[in-house]
Amino acid sequence: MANFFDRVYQVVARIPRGRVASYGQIAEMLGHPRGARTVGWALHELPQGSRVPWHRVINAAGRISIPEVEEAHEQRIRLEQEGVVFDERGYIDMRRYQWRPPLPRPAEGRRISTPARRASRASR
DNA sequence: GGGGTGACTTTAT
DNA sequence: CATAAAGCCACCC
Repeated sequence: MANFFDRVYQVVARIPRGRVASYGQIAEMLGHPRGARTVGWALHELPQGSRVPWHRVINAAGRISIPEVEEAHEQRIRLEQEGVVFDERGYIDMRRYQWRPPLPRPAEGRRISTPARRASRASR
């Protein structure tokens, strides 16, 4: 079975251009709600030139969380190239850019009943 | 297998 | 908002 680091890379690889996720969010998706620091460590360990979009992961406050100045700058540049806007204090608007992965398809046979669906059925 | 190590998060001030 | 402190946890000797 893939170790935690590899699973982190798999999830991060799914973040689309122009969206971001927090370390805690990634950890939560992997079933480790308190494993945020480990996610950060996993990304820290990525080899240079990796295809994993590590720059799309930031902290829960909406800021870049890399201590090394040069790498942090590269992360900001990459995000800005994807259209992500930083405010004057270096914050990203998470409500606007946070990645919300599609929910897994409901099990076969189960149908979700919504008001719109009911209305559509009634008018037919 | 115990302990050190963080690209974190939450809470309190 | 900006710290600070405490809790956290997979990995690597």
